[in-house]
Amino acid sequence: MLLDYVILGVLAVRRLSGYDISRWMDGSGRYIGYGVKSPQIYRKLTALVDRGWVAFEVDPREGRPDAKLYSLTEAGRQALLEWARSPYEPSPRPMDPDFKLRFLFAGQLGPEIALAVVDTELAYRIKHDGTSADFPITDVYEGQIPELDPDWAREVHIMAHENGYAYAHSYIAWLQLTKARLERLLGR
Amino acid sequence: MLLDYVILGVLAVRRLSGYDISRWMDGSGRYIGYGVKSPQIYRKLTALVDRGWVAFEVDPREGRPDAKLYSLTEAGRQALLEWARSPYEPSPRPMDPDFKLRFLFAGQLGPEIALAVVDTELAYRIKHDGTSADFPITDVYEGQIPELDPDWAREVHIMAHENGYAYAHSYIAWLQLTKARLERLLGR
DNA sequence: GCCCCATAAGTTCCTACGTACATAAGGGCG
DNA sequence: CGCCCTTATGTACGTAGGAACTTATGGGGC
Repeated sequence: MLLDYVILGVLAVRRLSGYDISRWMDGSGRYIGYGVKSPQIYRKLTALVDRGWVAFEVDPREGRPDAKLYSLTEAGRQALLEWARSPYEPSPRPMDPDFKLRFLFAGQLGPEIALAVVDTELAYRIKHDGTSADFPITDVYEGQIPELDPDWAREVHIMAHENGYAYAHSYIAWLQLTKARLERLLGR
Repeated sequence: MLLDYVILGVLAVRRLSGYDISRWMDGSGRYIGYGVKSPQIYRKLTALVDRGWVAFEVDPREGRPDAKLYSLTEAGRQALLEWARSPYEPSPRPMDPDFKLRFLFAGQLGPEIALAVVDTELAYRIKHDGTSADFPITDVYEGQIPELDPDWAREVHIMAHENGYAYAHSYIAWLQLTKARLERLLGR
């Protein structure tokens, strides 16, 4: 479960309330392309408390409802480290949040881990770039509805994929630059 | 529900089996950043048949299990058009598949629709670019776990967001270029 | 000659997640 | 004065969707 380690990851930096985590998701976490809504965060937090990975203490607030400040337990710290060191399997879809989450919350534990994740992702992306078992639906046009002009449909499909390809390439460029930066930092 | 209109959208181009749609998702559809697995596609297809938006006929295959070829009904055609012409509300997260799906499956019905979607998305992205209610968790470091070096953590968070910002900007550039192209095409 | 894998087309089962609502206190606004 | 927004934490309910299995056939490797 990704959300487990997202929560462990943010709590590794500092103690937060459920509401804080929710705000982070809607704020800077927005660019990660991942975000669950507050109910799921509260649910997951109580589940993590039950599992003994996080603990909380009540933080009294003047006038407003008391907040619970969650923090990692020793077991939670272990679980986070174990996940960060476990092999990373890239997702077939390049825009999936898998890599960004892994890079952020495993990578923050040290440059070696960050480099390993970037390396794995880069190798996967280069290997699978363009080599998709393509199934181009616009190649055969059967005139299902009169509103759809086949030439225009093909045009739009090309434009949409242009966008996707552009992203895929700039993404690979970022991975390569980041890899180089991390290697220099580690003296390799 | 997005998947409803994704399926109506692909079926508008031509008749497909559930398996075909699934292959498209894993193939070129992969770059859209959206993809549900086959069980959900079959479930949705039967639901759409129940709602009367799509119909199927059995296509006997030599040796292999027979396929069901799905196509739009008149009601389905209407539903797709209604959706394509309804106002488009961008998602707060720029990497969400909402825009790409809308651009592809509403936009394929005509340049005016495509332009309207691009226009709305561009305005939203320019307005909300950077103006996030930021909640930077790395600003306060509380030393939850000894493995985490606060300076390094901050570095990794910056790198991860660099990636996100870079995407956001190249995305806006693509939107602007596409807008210009569509306007020229429509003689505006 | 056997086994495993890929293609093809689904079904069963479980759960993660979202929508809408509840509570409660304080502050801004019209 | 009443109304909505923010902070903060949830609950209840419904559903979208994923993992694993099923069935059937043809092809490739050993």
